[in-house]
Amino acid sequence: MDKGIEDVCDTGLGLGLSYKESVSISIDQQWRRGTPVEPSLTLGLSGDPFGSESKAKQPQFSRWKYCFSVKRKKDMREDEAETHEKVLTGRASDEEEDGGARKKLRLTKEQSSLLEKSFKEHTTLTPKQKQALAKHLDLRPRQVEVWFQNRRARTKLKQTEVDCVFLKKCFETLTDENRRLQKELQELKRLKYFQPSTHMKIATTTLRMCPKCDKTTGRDEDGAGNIAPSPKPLFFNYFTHSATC
DNA sequence: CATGTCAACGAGTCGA
DNA sequence: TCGACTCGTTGACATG
Repeated sequence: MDKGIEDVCDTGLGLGLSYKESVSISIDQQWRRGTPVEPSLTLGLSGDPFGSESKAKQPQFSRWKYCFSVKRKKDMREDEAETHEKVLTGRASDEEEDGGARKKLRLTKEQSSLLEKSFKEHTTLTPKQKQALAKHLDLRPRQVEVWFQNRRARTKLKQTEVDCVFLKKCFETLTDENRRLQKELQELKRLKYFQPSTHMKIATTTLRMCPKCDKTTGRDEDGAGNIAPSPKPLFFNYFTHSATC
């Protein structure tokens, strides 16, 4: 996504929506883009440079990790495909959580589609449903739970984007309308300036004047000359001629 | 559970 | 063609 939603939503409506670039941009991505994130060149460290439990809090090492990720992928293709396959299916992920780099599970198409189908039916799961789904998909309940959490969050995010676009359109429409009405008001004021006597005599609430033929109409008077409130709307479109003529 | 973030990964681009 | 790199997606985790 090239545009942050704050760009899209610069409507002045005070929506107060903030949106980090494409949900989130990892530090290594920012680093690669030239954003001033200090890369640490602690390449001399071997194995797990920051300890198993602190790895998530050490983004400055991401570049280091990235540099090796390419090789890792390549190596994996050659001789670790089998191991990786286990990770991909999620079946080996329990054993993988022993302090190494966080493994990326990739759900199979079948797993994804079933999760999606389930999500369409209910966006939250009861413990029973979670268990059943996990068993059926050969995943851990925790994975199913996380998947649903992420899915809800991302659905909401997308909906927010849609709402934002809609509100922006509303704002533009209202701005146009406001501008048009202001213009109309100016015209009416100008008109009033040139014909003060007419307006002084007749209550403005009952006056209908056609600006084209310059006649006032629509005075609802009873027989005694009393002015009755007009049942019609006060405002008419100056530019499209009065309906009273 | 919502939210923010990290990071693995795949796909696409580009220059050598 | 290949490696380096960018970018978007998404599984996983931390926190309130």
